Amino acid sequence: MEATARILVREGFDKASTNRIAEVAGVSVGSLYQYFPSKEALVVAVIDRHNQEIVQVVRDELAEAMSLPVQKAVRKMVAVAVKAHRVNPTLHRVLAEQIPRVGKLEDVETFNREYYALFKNYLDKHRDELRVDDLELASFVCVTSIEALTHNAVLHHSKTLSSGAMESLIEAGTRLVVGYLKG
Amino acid sequence: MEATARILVREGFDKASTNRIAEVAGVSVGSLYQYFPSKEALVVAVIDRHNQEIVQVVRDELAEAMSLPVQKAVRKMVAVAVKAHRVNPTLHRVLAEQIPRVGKLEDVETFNREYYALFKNYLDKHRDELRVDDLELASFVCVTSIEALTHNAVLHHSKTLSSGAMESLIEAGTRLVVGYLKG
Amino acid sequence: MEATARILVREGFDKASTNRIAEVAGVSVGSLYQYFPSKEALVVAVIDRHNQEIVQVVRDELAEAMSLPVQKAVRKMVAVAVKAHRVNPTLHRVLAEQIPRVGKLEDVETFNREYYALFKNYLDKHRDELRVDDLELASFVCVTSIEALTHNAVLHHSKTLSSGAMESLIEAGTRLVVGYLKG
Amino acid sequence: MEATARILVREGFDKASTNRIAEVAGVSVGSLYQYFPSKEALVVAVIDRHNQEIVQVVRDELAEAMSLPVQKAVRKMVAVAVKAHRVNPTLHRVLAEQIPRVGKLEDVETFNREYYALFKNYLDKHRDELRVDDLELASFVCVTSIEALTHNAVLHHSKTLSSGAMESLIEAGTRLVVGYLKG
DNA sequence: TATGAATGAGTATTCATTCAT
DNA sequence: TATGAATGAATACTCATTCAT
Repeated sequence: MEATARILVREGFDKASTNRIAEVAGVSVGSLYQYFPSKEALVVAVIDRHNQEIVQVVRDELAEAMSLPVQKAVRKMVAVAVKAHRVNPTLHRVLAEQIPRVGKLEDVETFNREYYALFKNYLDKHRDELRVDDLELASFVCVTSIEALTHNAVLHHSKTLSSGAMESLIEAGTRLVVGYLKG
Repeated sequence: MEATARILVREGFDKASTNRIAEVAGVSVGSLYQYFPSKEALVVAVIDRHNQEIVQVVRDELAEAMSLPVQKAVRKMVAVAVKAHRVNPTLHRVLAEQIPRVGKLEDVETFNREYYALFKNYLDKHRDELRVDDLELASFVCVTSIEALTHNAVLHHSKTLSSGAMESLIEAGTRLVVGYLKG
Repeated sequence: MEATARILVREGFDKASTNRIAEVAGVSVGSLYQYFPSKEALVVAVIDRHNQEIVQVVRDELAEAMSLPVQKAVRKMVAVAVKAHRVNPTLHRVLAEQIPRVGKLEDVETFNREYYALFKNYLDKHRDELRVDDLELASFVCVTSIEALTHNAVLHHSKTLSSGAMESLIEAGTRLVVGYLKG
Repeated sequence: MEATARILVREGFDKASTNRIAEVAGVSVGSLYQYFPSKEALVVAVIDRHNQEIVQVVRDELAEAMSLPVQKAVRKMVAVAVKAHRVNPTLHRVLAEQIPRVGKLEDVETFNREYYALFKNYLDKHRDELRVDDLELASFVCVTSIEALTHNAVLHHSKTLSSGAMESLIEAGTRLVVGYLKG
């Protein structure tokens, strides 16, 4: 998995043949197939692991956010999303752009699912302070926006993004979401 | 191009070999290569055509939006984005998810670019009515959000989405963006 | 044929596809096939024409040589061979090295045949002055040597070959052959 | 390599596709590419092997010739050249005539190079007995002649060539070269 | 007579997967 | 359990040739 991730990052999906992966991993192709039934499974594992890494990194902060007032909570959640995308941006990008979502890859679990559940949970708890009634819809709107904002910012505009600009982005994202939630 | 699009939609990218495309198109592979220098070029053409179709469909409405007051303009823009994603949702999805962004496909022009320019232009014209100063950032935030919202809604939740739900989505998207811009 | 020769010289046999030839010739592939039944026939025609050009250039001089005494005759014949290889050395080289001798190309008539006949004829006429009895063999030995010498010199050592060096080569070739013939 | 050589000899270069080679070799195409990076490399290997075989066969005799007096040395060298061309005449011919000298094949090492070096070395050692001063030129003249003579004789006139005729050829070649060197 | 779009068999090469050792 | 040579279906692409216009 380590080798696969490294190749994906450094050489791209094209170069990630099973033989190359085995070579970089320092094992034989045969061994690869002893632990992963197919290349697809291996890629899925890499994706899962990447998602796990992200979750590991942000879980505590996200939990922390649950008890904060809306403004602060949202800001934290946006900040956490940025942090998540910064765990391994290049891998994240390759995973998102170069790997054809075909077969089992089609429905690969993403970080978003957990993020979404937590967010909805938060809205539920703070229902009184908010001006939204369809929590499902509201979660979808907020999580989708935050994810898209941070994804695009980190993966496609990283050159343009000083830490100051990143601060502005977090600010803007927070305003976007809070404005929506509190009306 | 028609055959390619059809295969992409019905069988997915990995079935779209040049021989299969030719077969479905009812021509020989040779003929394919008389009109497209490579498979990549063919795919690019399909993407471009899809984008053209979208632009065709929404251009007038988008132009119309330019002269509307903020609330109405944003609503129209969100509605237009939904419409755009409904032109050929399955193809749109395959294009977005299954085609590896490698080589010339990496920078394939998307509908978003034009959309973004128009949006920024609108913000510039209505600067007085808005509470944003960094138009670049504001455009990024709004366009990214609208695009993500409609993309996910149409392409991943289409089953859940009655026309009523779609109306709610437009409403929500509008509130999100207007709140941000005027909030 | 002109176009074919030009492509062979400038771009090599690899690039000499019938379409490219037609394009350079300013006609359609269809027309090509109105005058030549196959690509092979076209190449044969080019080879034949090249041989004709060579013969044209050297025929008179060769005829002239027939009446000269051995030493002078041989020198002339060597000189003529050099001249022959200089008619269009690059084409000559491509013809010799890049075109696979397959099919009808296998037995393509070369300049050598006529050269050989003339040489043998000369030997026959000057039989008395010579110390060879098998004229067939003698012709073979002389013509083969002269041809190989000039071919290699002109086509592979042309950089090393000043006109002075070429003079030396002619001198050497002459000495080689005369020595053999007169013992 | 064995399969490639066999196909070249029996069916010619244009039948020597990688798939056919693999088939004849009794392995899969994939295996072919485990040992040779490209078809070109495979052909180069076949050529090299053929050259090695030739060298193997004649090296000792050539070494032996070095210490012989001119007349005997030259005769041995001519005889050796004939022997060399008889190692695998058909393959030799296909290699020489059917394989387009393009790419890495352009400069494929031939037996001639070593032969040339040895010959020049001999001339240098026996300089006193000879009437040539430019050893470079003399070597070129002699080696080229011997090579051409034997090549043409063995590869194009093999039907005409009884062993008696071959003896005559060696005799003639020897006389040609010795006459030139001692002339 | 000229055209050139259409053809499709054929090419070299790749790579996920297997299995005897 | 690990190996890596062997596999062969599949791929993108070419090009001599044809034939309806």
